Order: sequence, then C-alpha cells, then structure tokens
Amino acid sequence: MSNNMFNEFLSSESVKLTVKQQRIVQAAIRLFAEKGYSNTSTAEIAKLAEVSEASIFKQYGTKDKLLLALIIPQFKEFFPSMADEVLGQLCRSQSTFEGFLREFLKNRIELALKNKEIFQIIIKELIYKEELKKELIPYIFEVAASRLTQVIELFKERGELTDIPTGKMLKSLFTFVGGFFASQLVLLNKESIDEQEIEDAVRFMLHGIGSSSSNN
Amino acid sequence: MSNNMFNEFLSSESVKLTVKQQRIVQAAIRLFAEKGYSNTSTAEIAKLAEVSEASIFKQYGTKDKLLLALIIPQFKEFFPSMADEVLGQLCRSQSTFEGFLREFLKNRIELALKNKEIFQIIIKELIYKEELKKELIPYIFEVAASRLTQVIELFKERGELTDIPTGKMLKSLFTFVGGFFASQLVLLNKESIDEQEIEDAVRFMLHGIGSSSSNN
DNA sequence: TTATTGAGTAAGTAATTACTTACTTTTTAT
DNA sequence: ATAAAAAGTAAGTAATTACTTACTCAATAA
Repeated sequence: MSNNMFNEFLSSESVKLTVKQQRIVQAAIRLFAEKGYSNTSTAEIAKLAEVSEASIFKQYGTKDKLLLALIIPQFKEFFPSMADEVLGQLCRSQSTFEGFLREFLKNRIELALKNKEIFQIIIKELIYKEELKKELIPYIFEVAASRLTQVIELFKERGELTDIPTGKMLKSLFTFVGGFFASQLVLLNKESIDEQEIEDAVRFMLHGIGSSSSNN
Repeated sequence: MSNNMFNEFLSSESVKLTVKQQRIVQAAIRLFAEKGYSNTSTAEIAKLAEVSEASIFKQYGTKDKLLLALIIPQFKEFFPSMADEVLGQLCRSQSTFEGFLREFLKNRIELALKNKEIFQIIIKELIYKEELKKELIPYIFEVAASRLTQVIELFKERGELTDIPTGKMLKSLFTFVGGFFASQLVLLNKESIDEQEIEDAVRFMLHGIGSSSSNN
C-alpha cells in the first residue's frame, strides 16, 4: 500500500459500476465485515459475488486497493460532513451544548448504523493495519478536531463548559465516543441504539458519575 | 477453537518451559502484537525463535491454541486481580472514590504497559475473532462488574456518586476505560502514560466536561 | 463495416499456509 | 546403566493464497 494511496482515493470521482462490479463490492463488504480483511480470500469474494476472481483484479489491481476503495468513500462522508450539517445549524441557534452533543451523536450513529458493515471494517482495520493507522488517524484529527474546537470554544464562552483546555476535552470526548462506537458496533454488534443509551452517553460526557456536590 | 478451550486454559497450571519453548512464546508475542495473528505465519514464528516449525505444533497442536496460551494467563491476571488488590485496601479506608479510581487506573495501566504486547494482541483479537469475543466478553463482565458494583454502591451511599443506576455507571466507565486502553496502547502505541493523562481521565469520568453550574 | 476499447473469464502461476510423519536427541526415572 | 518418556526436527503434505496470462465477447466509434 503506497503512501499516496489515500490521497489518490480521496480525490477519485465516483464512477458508475456495472452489475458485476456492484456484486463484488457488496460481497467484499459483507465478508470483510464478518471475518476481517486478512481472513477473507479473493476467491471467497469472487464466489459470493458470482464473478471470476480475475474480475476483481481487473478493477482493483490488488486486494489492498479493493479494501481502500470500500473504506475511503465512507471516510470522506463521515468525518468532514460531521461538523458541517449538524454544526452550522445548532451552533448559532439558541440551543445548548447538551442539545448539540445529543443531535450530533444521534446523527453520527444513524449514519454509522446505516453503513454498519463498512464501519465495522474501518474500526477493525484501523486497529489492525499499521499503514491505515498512519494515514487515517492524522486525517481524523485534522478534519474532526478543527471543527469541534470551534464549537467547544463557543460554548465555553457561553459558560456551559468547564474551563479545562479544549485539547484535553477533545481527547476525552474522542476516547469516549470512539469507545462507544467500537463497543456498540463491533463488540456488541448492535442493530440499533435506542434513545436512552444516547441519553446516558450524553449525560456521562457532560457530568460524569460524580455527584455535583463533590466538584472541586 | 472449541467451546471449552477457554475453561481448559483457565484451569491449566503454569508449567516450566524449556529454553526453546520460551523462545517460541516470545517470538509469537512479538509477531502477533506487531502484525496481528492472521498476518503471522507459524513459519515466521519458528524462524524468529530459531526452532523448527514442528516444535510449535508439538507443544501447542494448532496455531489457535498457541494464541490462547499467550492470552489466557494475562487475562486471568488482569481482570480477577483487578479488584482484589486495589479494591480491598482502598474501599474500607478513609479514601474517596476519586482516590480509588486514580489508584485503580494507575495500577491497571502499569500492569498493561508491563505486558504491552500481550494487551495489544488481546485488544486486536477481541475485536477481530468472533469466537474469542463470545468467550471473553461475558467473562470480563462477570468478573469485573461484580466487584466494581460493590465499590460503586459503597461510594454511592457515602454520597460521592450520582444516583444514576450502577449498571449504567459501569457501562459508561467500561466504554471510557476500554476506549482509553485501546487508544493509548493500540492506536497510539504509547510506551508510557504520564500522571497528567491519568488525572485528566479521572476528572472526565467524575465530572465530564460540563460546567458544574449546568448540572440538572 | 471494421477497428478499438472495456468488461469479463478459464486456467493457470509460484509462493505460502497450517499442519504431519517419521525420525533423532535429550532428559528423566528406576 | 538403561529403559521410557519427552523434546526437538528435517522434510514433507495438500490446500490455499494473491495475482497473471491469454483469451472471448459485446458495445461503441470511425
């Protein structure tokens, strides 16, 4: 996997796929999510898609590039659009950070559940493959952190958030939200996440488990 | 991997290993942690350990059993002893839940860093292999949750914790602590975790990021 | 019409996979 | 000292791996 693979895919246009190419994509997503990239052979993908193995390599060249072709589009959608939709609307309005956080989580969970298999692949391979880690983690921080920083600082000024440094807040939130997605989607393999679960998560992120009187 | 594999290993006594067997164990740990179980061949392990491949299979029978033989002992140490050491001392003493949480985290982090490679393997394979998930996750909850429940309820009575249900607290704590270990040990591959990082984590778990005045 | 291009594939390829067999060497027990 | 058991290995095995080659067929462009 070359160093500029990620950028190459990031800038690629979406092309119309033939029926057989769509079957390849769907088979690969299914199998990668279920058994993991390393435990899925191209022969298996071809069999499930009912195409010849060579068709896969005609299109994608290598198994690695097939993986990236599945992951990158989701990635492009999940993180950059993360802010822009929810963020703009809620930020300048009358709403609270708590409201923002709730809508933000709901919104991202909905998107992740809609493409659950791809998110399972992303989380699994992000942990498993060193090269992916090195390309995607800086990207996530750059894209996500820069926008969330603005939101956090806005609500800090409104006095709704503590005055601990924004960077530390982001780190804690990433840790919890990352843990939330990993445990719900991958470990527990949930089909849906109900309102109460989201409510509990929001409450924890805002207030923790300590009683309010014990704040120091 | 059979269903009672886990119990079989759990009840096994620790046996003295020969020099070559130790080399096998160390080579396997190194490679599994670095490249993942699926991307490591038994031939590679044998080469790094400077033994014949057959020696591995003489001892462990299958590659799967080798993996379990590495993982299970750590597992036995990490989760059950989790409570007993830190828990008993701190619980009945004068200390606060905050103090308990801090010492608890420090203690577990120290143990995890000391066996960093094995914890990387555990986290990676827990996410990757369905069979492991099904055996280990219930075990974790049973062992860890039962003891932590006691601690939480003790400090609840002392008024140091909110009155949200203990189960929900545990879930949130697991999510955050799990995310913390996964991101620090696997994603960021840290060699050490400094006091301030722990302090920030404790603060987040207790108070979140909301200002204390905005508690509802 | 015919030349070109892109989609698709059957049948390979060499390398690698987890694991075995049949054997030798070393350690331990008596 | 010697028999038995355990530790270790060289040289396999069949199956699977990612990937290639040389081809056919259908659609489009000239």
